[in-house]
Parts: sequence; structure tokens; C-alpha cells
Amino acid sequence: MSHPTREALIEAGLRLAENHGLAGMSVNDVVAEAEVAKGTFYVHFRDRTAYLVSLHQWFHDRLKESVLAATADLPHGAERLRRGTTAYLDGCLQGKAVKALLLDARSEPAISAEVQRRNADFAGLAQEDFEAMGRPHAETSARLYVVMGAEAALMELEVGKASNEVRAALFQFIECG
Amino acid sequence: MSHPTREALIEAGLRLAENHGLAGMSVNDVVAEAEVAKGTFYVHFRDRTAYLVSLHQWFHDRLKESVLAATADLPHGAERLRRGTTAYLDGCLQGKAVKALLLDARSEPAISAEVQRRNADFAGLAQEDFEAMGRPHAETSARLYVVMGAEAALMELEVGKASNEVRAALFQFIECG
DNA sequence: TGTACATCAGTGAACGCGCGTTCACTGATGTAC
DNA sequence: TGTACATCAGTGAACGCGCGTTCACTGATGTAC
Repeated sequence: MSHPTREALIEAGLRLAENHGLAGMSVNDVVAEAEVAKGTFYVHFRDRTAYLVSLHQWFHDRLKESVLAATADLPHGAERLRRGTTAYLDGCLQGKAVKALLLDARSEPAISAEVQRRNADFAGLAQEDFEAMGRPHAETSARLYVVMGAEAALMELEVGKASNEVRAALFQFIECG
Repeated sequence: MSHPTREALIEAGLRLAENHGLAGMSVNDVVAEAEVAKGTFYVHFRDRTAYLVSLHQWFHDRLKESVLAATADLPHGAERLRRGTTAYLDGCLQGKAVKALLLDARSEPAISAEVQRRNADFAGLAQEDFEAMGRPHAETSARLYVVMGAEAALMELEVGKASNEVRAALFQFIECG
């Protein structure tokens, strides 16, 4: 992570993802945006796939960190789930690249395995809260909840800011039965 | 739709989508699978994009038809939503191409607009049921519910058959508050 | 019935293009003695 | 301090490749007279 040129390449990718998505992002685009020579790309990344995985990791790591920070001092349960969700949605609003990383990432064969692992990661967090609430089917519910969270993030991105309507609708799904 | 060669091209695409997804599907692949000359492709479709849109429409139309058939004689409400969902999930289990059409379609720039329109279509159906249940945020809830439905379809596809666990978890999200 | 012409799905070689990747090279910095 | 060598990020021209698309052509079928 620490090397400045490597960082410049990652940041260029995030900028490009905002406008053109992951699927259409070529190595040419990235090096042009980062203003380095094409060969430099391959000094820092084995190939295009490795680069896309790094991009996604960068995004996920930042998001998870902020969710963990927001929920660290709370006991498992509905309130913790709401707070984690809020941190997640707030984090997604930070950058428009989110849309590409949330949507494209799942269907890019190159990184779909990585994405699956990361989604399961978030689902694991939600699962603990559902279990603490005594909810049946906690594991499956958690996985379904995570995709609702992603969709909620996209909906907020559409309007460009946090939406009480979206969050209220999402939270309504938390306590059921 | 009626022309046999056009149908052969669509069917070839569905077969390819099972294994390789929409993103990596080239015109070369399609004509090879359909066993026609490359030029024939352009007799029936203006370009690759138009073809992908047709593929997705074919998939969506079949699915919607079966949802409508399953719910036609029911009043709006929770039971209708459950029946529609069941028909949706059963329909998705019919073909493995579903995975590609559900996931890839959203991030392929070529057809993302079409997909959005179609997702809103399903969300509209769910919205009427949420409204009949007197649920607040019915519109937003419906949109969130639709993506849970898609995720549920993928989960069932992973195990290759209908799953009571998945459907129970999904139905649990219907009555909340 | 026979002849001339129109229509149109189908063909496949050929095209230009942008892609991911390679590689011989440069030049700055660090290390050894 | 000066000289020789090693390291390594950075460079950009060049590569082969597969892609989407085009187009002049074929051949079967339908229509007119």
C-alpha cells in the first residue's frame, strides 16, 4: 500500500470507477488518469485482475473499518445493527465510485470470489446481531439483509445524500415476525 | 421473436450465459454456439448491445408472466406477495443462466437501463402488496424486497434446488414493524 | 408452363481497433571499498 | 573522497490477439407476365 505510485494508480482507478464502472476500465485508462507510463502499471500489479482486486479491497477495508468503529462498544442486537448500517451507508456516500464497486464487482469474473468473501464478512457481522435478537434463520437473514444494505446505498447515491425514507424502510425490515 | 435463426441465437446466448456470464460473451462465442455464420448475427440484431437487451427481455418476460399467472386471482397483501415470490424463485430455478442475467445484467452498461426498468416493474408489483398491508415506506420497501428476492434466487441456485430455509428467511422480512 | 426479376436470410473473409502484456532500456539512489 | 557496482521504479515502443462490424456475394423462394 505504502508506495506512492501504487497509491496514485489506485486513486486513479477510484476516480475512473465513478464515471465508467469497473467493467470498462482498461489499463490504458488507468495509466492515463494516473499520468504514468504503461509499463509502470506492471511494476506495481501483476496484471489487470490483481489491480481490480486491490481496488475492491481498498474500498471494502475502509468501509468495514468504519462499521467496526461505530459498533465496537455496543452489545449485539437491533440497535447495533442499526448503527452499523448507518455507518455503512454514510461510508458509501463518501465516494461515487461506490456504485461501480458495489454493482460491477459482483459480476466481474476476475474479482467475484473476492467480493463473495467480503460480502460474507459483512453478513457475519449482521448475523451476530440477528442471533442476539433471537431471530430464526439468522444466517440467511443476514445475507439477505446485506444486499438490502447495498441497494439502500445505491438509492441514496441516486439522490446524492442520506435519505430518512430509505433508512426508515431498511430499519423496518430489521424487526419482523 | 418468431424467426427460427433469431431464436437459435437467443438460445445459444442463454446456454453461454450459464457458464461464462454476460460480460465475457462475444459475438464470436454466440455464433459458434448457434452454429451460424458471423454475418448472420447482424441480420437479426443491430449490434451486440441490442442482442444483450433481447436476451434480458426474454428472461424477464418469462419470469414476469409466471409471477402474474400465480397471483392473478388473489387480493393484494402478504399472501399474494408470498405467492408471487414463490413463482419468481421457482422460475429462477429453471435455468442456470439466471445467475448471469440477475448479476451481470446490472453492471453491463449496455443494458443497465433496461434492467432498471424491469426491476422497477417487479418492485411495482410488490409495492401494491405492501400498500395493501398498510405498510409505511411501501415503495422503498418494495425496491429493497426485490433485491432480496434476487439474492434469494442466487442462494437457491447455489444449492441447485428450492430451499425452505431461504424462503422462510425471506418471508420473515415481509411482516415487520 | 416458362422466363425474368425481386427479395431476403445466410455467408465468411476482411477490416481497423484497442486491448493486455512484454522487454530492453534509463536514471536515480544506495552500498562497498 | 572517489570509483565501481547493484538495485529498482519508471519508461514507452512494440507485440500478438480477439474483438465488433462490414460487405460483396450466394442461393433459395416468391411474384409478374
